Amino acid sequence: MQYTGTAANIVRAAETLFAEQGFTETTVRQITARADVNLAAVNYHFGSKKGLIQAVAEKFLGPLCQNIEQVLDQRMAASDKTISLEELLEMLMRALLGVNQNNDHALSVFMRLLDLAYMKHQEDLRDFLIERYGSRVQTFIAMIRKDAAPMEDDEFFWRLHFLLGSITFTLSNFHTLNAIERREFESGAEVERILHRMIPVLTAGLQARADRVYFCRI
Amino acid sequence: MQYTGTAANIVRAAETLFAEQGFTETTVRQITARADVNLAAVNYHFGSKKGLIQAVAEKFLGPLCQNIEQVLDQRMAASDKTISLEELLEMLMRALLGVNQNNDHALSVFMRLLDLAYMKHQEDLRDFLIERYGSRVQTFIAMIRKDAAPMEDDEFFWRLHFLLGSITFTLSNFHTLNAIERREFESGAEVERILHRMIPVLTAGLQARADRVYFCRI
Amino acid sequence: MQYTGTAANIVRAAETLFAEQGFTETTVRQITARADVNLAAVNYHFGSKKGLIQAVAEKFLGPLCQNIEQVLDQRMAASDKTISLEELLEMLMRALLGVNQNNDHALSVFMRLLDLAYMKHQEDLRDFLIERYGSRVQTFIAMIRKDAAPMEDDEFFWRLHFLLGSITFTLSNFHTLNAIERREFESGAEVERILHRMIPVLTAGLQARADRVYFCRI
Amino acid sequence: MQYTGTAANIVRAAETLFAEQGFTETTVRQITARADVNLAAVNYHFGSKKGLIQAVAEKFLGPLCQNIEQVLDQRMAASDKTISLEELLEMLMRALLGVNQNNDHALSVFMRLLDLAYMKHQEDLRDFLIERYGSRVQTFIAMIRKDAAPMEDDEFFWRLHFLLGSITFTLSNFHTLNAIERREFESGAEVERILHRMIPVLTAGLQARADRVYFCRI
DNA sequence: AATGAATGAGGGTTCATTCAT
DNA sequence: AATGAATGAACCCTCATTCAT
Repeated sequence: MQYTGTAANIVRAAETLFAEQGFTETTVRQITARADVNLAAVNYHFGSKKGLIQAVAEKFLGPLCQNIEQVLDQRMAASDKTISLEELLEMLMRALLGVNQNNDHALSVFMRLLDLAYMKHQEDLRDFLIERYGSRVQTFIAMIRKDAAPMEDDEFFWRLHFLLGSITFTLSNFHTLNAIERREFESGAEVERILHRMIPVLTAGLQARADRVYFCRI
Repeated sequence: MQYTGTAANIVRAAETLFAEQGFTETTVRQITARADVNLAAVNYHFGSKKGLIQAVAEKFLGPLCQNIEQVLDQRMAASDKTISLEELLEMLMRALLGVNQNNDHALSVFMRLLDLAYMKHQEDLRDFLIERYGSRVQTFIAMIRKDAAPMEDDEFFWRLHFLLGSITFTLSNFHTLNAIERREFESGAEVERILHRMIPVLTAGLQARADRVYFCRI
Repeated sequence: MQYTGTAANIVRAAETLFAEQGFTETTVRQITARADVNLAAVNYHFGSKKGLIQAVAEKFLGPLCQNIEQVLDQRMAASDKTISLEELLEMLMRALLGVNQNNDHALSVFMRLLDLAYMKHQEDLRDFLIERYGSRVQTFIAMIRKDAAPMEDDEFFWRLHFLLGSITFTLSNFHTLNAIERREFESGAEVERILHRMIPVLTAGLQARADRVYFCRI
Repeated sequence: MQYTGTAANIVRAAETLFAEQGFTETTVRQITARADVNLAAVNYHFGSKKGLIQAVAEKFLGPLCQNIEQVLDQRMAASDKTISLEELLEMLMRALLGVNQNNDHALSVFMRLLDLAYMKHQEDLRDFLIERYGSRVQTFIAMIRKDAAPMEDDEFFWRLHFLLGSITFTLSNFHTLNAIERREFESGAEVERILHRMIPVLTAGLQARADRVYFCRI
C-alpha cells in the first residue's frame, strides 16, 4: 500500500511541488531532481506523469473516505439517526487533518486535484474520481442535506459547491495565505485552526434561508 | 482602451481558452489559431504571453473597480452611512455580471487569475494586482466588515478568503458545474442566478458567530 | 551623396551598433529604435539590412580611396618615384583617421566589414568590395611592395594579411581595448595615437628578412 | 576529458560550422543536422548553445596552455634564463599546431573565440577566459617582453594586440585566404607554413624601435 | 515619404517519454 | 530495479521583411 524506496521519494517530492506550483507547472525533472532519483524513475514506477498524479491522489482519498465512513458508522450505531451539521463538518475536518498528518502538503495537493477535476477537458480525472469515490461521498453528502435548510435540489447542489470552493481555495493556497497573515498580523494560524474556523461559517451558509427576490440584469 | 482588429481577436480567443483550460495549459499557438491570426501577433501586440494575460486581466479589473466605486459613491451620497451586507454583495455581484456582459468567459478568466495570484511563486502577478487595485479593493472590504459579525482581524481575514474561494471556484468552473447541473437536473442556471444565490449564503457566513471551542488534533 | 533626415539617422545608429556588436548580432529593431524611426524605414530606404550594411560601407570606402589616391598623386607629382614604407603607411593612417572624423565608430565598422568579407560564405560581399575598390587598392599595394623586403609573391601576400589583421583587430575592437588600457594603466590612448604606433611595427614586419628554416611538424 | 559518442559528434560538427560561419551565424539546428543527432542533444549534453561554445573553447585552451607551459619549463630547466623572441614564438606556433592536429577547424574556432571575446558586450566570455587562463598566459607574455625592444607598458600592450590581430585574422580566415592564394598563385600553403612565416614578421614588429614623432590630426 | 500592422520562417530551449543496458 | 542517453514534439519568442494606407 505504502510506497518505499525510490517510489516513496518521488511521491514525497511530487506532493511538495504539486502543492506549491500546481500540476502542469511542475515538471518531471523538478520532481526527480528533488527526490534525488533518476529522471526516468517516474515513468518506470508510475508509467507517466499522469499516473503519478493519480497515485498521489489515491494515497489520500482512500484513507480519507475510510476515515469518514468509519467515524460515521460508529456515530450512527451509538445513537440517534440525525447528526448536526456542525458535527458532520467537524468529522470532515478531522478526516482532512488526518490526511495531512504525515505531510504538510498533502491537503494542498488534494484540493488542487479537486480544482483540476472541475476543468473543462479533464473528464478523465473527473470520471476516475467519481468511479472510485463517487458513491462513498454521496452517503456523506446525504447526511449533510438532512440538517441543511430546506431547499430545492439544484439550490443544494450549488451551495455544496460554494462550500467546496471555500475549502479548496483556502487549503490549496494555505501556504500563501499563511504567509500573508504572518506578514500582516505577525502571527500565523495552523491548518487545524483554519479548518475549525470554517465550521460555523459553512454551517451558517448551508442553513441560511434563500428567500430573496432575484435582481435583474442591468 | 478597447482593442480592435487583430488584438481584439486575440483577446477574445485567449479569454475562451484561458477560461476552459487555464493559463499554463493554453498555448500561444492555440490562441492564434483560434483567433485566425499569425503566431507572432501575440508578441507583436502584447509583448509576450504574460503580457497578454495582464491585458486580459486589466480589461476586466478596471471596469469592475470603477463600477463598484461609482455605485458605492452614489449610494453613500444618497443616504445613511451603513450599508447592509446583502446590499454590498449585491453591488459586487452586479459589477461582476457587468464584466461578463460582453463575453461569457470573462468571469471565469478573471477568477482563474485570482486563483493563480495566490500560488506560491506568483509574487509578480500578486504584486501587479495589489499595486494596481489594492487600495480600491480595501475600501470595499472595509464596508463589508462594518456589517459582518464582530470578530478579530485575523478571523475576518480568513472568512474573507472563505468567501473568495466560493466565488472563484464557482465562477472559474461555471462551465463544468453548469454542465453537471444540466445533466443531473435537466435544467441549468445562468451566471446571474448563481451569483444571486451566493448572496444569502455568503452573508450568513460572514455574520455567523464564532464561539465554538477548538477541537484537538487526534 | 550624404544621407539626410531619416536615412541619416539610420546610418548613424547602425554605425554605432555595428561597431559595438557586429552585423549579425545587431537587429533592425535595435537600429530603428536607436534612430527613433519606424521599423520599416530600413527596408524602405535601403531595401534590406544587407543594403544598409553596404551603404555604411560605401560611405567610408569611397572617401577613403579618394583620399589616398589624391595624396598619392600629389606626392608622386611633387618628387621622386619611390616613397618610403613609413610614409605610405602614414598616408594610410591619415586617410583612415579622416574617415573617422565625423563618427567615432566609423573605423570599427569598416574594419568589421573587412573581417566579414573574409568569411567563407560571404562571396557576395567579397565580390562587391573587389569590384568596387579592388583596382584602386592594388595601386597602393604595389607602392608598398616597392619598399618592402624582397620576397616571393606568396610571401608578400601573407605578410600583407598579417598587417591587415593587426589593423582590423585593433580598430574593430578599439572600444574594448581602450577600456582595458584605461583600467590597467589609468590612461587611454586615442585612435590616432594607436594608428601612429602601428607604423614602425608594420614597417619592421614588412621589411624583415625571411631567411629562417622551417620547423617540422612534431 | 575527451567527448565520445553523440557529444563528440556534436563538438566535431560545431567546430567546422563555427570555423566557417562564426558563432552567431551557426544555428543549433545546423549543428545537430550535420552531427546527425537529435536537436535536443546539444542542450542535453552542453546545457545550451553557449555551453557548447565554452566546451569547444576549453577543448583547445587546456591542452594549449599545458603544452606551452611544459615546453617552457623544459627549456628553462635546461639552460639560461633568457629565451629569444624567435624561440618563444616558435613555441607558441608549435603549440597552436598541436591543437590543430586532430581537427582542421580547431584553430579557426579558437581564434574566432578570441575575436568574440574582445567585443563590447561579451564581458561574460572575457571573464570566463581570464579567470580560466589569464594567469597562465601572463607568464608567457612576460617572457616575450624580455626580448622585445625596451618600451613603456602601454606601448607593449598595444603591440601585443597588433600581434594578436595578425594571428587571429590569419587563422580565423585561413580557409578563405588559402583559397585565394590557391587561385592566384596556383599553390596553397599549409597552416604550419603560415605560422612559421609569421615568426620573423612578428619578431621584427616587437623589436622595432618606437622613436618617431606623432603626426597631428589633419 | 513614411508608417503601423502583420507575417512566415526560424531561433534556442524544454517537455514527457523511451530504450538499451 | 534502475539508469544514462537520447529523442520527437512542442514550447515561447524574435527575426527581417512586406503591405495597405
